Amino acid sequence: MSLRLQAHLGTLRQMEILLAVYDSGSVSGAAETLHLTQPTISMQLKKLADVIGFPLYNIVGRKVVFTEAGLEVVKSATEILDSFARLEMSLSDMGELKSGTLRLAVVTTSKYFIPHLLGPFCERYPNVAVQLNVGNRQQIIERLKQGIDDFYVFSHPPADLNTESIEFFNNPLVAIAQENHPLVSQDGVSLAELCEAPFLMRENGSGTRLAIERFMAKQGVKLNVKMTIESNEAIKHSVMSGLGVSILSAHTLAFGGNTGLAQLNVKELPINSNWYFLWLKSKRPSAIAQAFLTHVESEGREMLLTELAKHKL
Amino acid sequence: MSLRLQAHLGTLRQMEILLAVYDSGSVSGAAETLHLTQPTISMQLKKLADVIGFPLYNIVGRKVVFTEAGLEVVKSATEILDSFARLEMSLSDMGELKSGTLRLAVVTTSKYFIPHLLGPFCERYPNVAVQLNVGNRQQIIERLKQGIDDFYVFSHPPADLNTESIEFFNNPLVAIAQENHPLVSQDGVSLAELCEAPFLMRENGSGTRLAIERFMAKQGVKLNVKMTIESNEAIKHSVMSGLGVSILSAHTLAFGGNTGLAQLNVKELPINSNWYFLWLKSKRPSAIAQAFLTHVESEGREMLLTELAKHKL
DNA sequence: TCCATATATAGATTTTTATCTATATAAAAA
DNA sequence: TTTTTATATAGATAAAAATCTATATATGGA
Repeated sequence: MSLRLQAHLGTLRQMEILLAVYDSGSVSGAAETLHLTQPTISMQLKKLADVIGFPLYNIVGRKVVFTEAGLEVVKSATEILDSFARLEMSLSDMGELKSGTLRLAVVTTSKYFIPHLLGPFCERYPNVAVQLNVGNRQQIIERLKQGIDDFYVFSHPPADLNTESIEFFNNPLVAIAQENHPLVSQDGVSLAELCEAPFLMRENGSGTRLAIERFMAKQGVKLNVKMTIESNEAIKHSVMSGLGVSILSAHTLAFGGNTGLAQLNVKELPINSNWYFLWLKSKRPSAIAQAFLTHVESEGREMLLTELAKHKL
Repeated sequence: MSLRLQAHLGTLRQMEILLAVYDSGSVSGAAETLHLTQPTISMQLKKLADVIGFPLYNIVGRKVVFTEAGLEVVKSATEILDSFARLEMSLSDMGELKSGTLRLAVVTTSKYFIPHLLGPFCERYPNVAVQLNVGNRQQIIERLKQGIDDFYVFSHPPADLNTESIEFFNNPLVAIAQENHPLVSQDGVSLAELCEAPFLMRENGSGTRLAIERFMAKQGVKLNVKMTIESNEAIKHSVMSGLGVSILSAHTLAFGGNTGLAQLNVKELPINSNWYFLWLKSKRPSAIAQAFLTHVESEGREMLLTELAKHKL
């Protein structure tokens, strides 16, 4: 590490000049290609030779003959300027969205619709890689705090962080039961009836649970929680097998399959919540992130709603 | 090529600073390791970001989170500073003669003794490579003009070039004949007798021929040149087989074998000439070249004379 | 030998770089 | 909320880099 304190010999300009002399085979030739005067070249290379500690070349007759040390420096200079050239290319590709990565972190429930949003985006920007991270609300908040990703998708964004967000679209939470459950055939189900049935709840930290708890508290009722289950899929299968009823995002059913399940016609439901796209105020969005946000707000939202209509319960 | 006109983004110092931030994970941490103030770091990286065209990092909470562009620059900066580190090592090795090449160009005749000089040198500097070029006088002069090698060995250096030289040691030219040639048994051979015998001469441009011709012109006699032969070895074998007599460097016999040959006892001979080590005044000697010259002038000459005594005809 | 060509040196000047101090701002921790 | 910690910004300055013009020097060729 300490080597890096003064880890260079000469300046980049001197490297450029050296290569020009090497390429043209003469000092004045280099001066011409670089649009400089001849003494400038001589002077700069003399300075370079000083810090290198060896002469870089000799003038023999009228030709420039490089010393062994000079050739070593030429080799390094080539490597170095090549490295810059590569960097310039990578950066230019990034600017034109010809390369780069979009990083998303989404809560579990949203994994049902996010892929439908990403599909068209990837088609439009074929050279952009997408890294999708799925976790529960708590895990995604952790990533958000650490500023790892470009965007975060929540239904219930944390309030205490310095973020910006857009409301993406409605995330109705509906009550479900096994398709031949007695409540299903009922014309209208009251909240009280729902509360009597054994209820399958998401784990602590889940956004869905948060929404359900707030809603029930507001309504002044209490659910009969029988089990806590960490996944929407597992809840769906448990409901199918008659273990109990539950409340889930309608999208879980629309995009994730719903055979053997039926929605309950509860007057107070669905619970209205929303999907949000969130990002840190302090993190300036990359070009790719901006492109994605634009995509989401224009085509993305529309396409998804169309898609959703097809899968309507 | 034209890319090289302005082929760099940022300065080397900025690269160093960027890596310090990357390594320490914070701006002020980098300031500490580099013994700078914190604003210096912020400012330099801001400038770097300006020429790069993208932000290099975001501050999230208290941590520095690099952007994709920032990571690209870190990658290049690492490559570049590594390249400098390698260069520094190569140069340091050269300075300590731990690496490098000694380039010699010698005329054909000297190839008999030069290896005996190089042997001990290579032993002493085991990491120095030696490149030995053997050619006739004209070819070696050509290389000298082009400044290709560190040293040149001649018996008859060209006078018109701007060179420096040291007289290395005596190069006596002696007359030889087949061992049962009538002149061999003779007590003393006159120049006239030598001139009558069929003479095998080196080709035009040979230093040996030059010396012989000058000598004979000075003595006012003319040789009976029967054949021109381009190699000392071929002349020796021709003399052995009785084709004629010749005049050769005694070293050709001492180091190159002399079975079947005998030296003629000519009063006016040997022709006295010398071996010279030559180099271009305009070409500053490399560290290796200096070491070689020192070696030659001290041990080298002595060792060779000792060696020569062992092989005495 | 003289001329043309190529390079080096000297001295001056303009930019750019590198760095500082003082201060503002933002976020985490107490 | 206040304090502490970390970073950014502004303005100033010293050092160095980059470049020029004018001139000296060395070499090859006419």
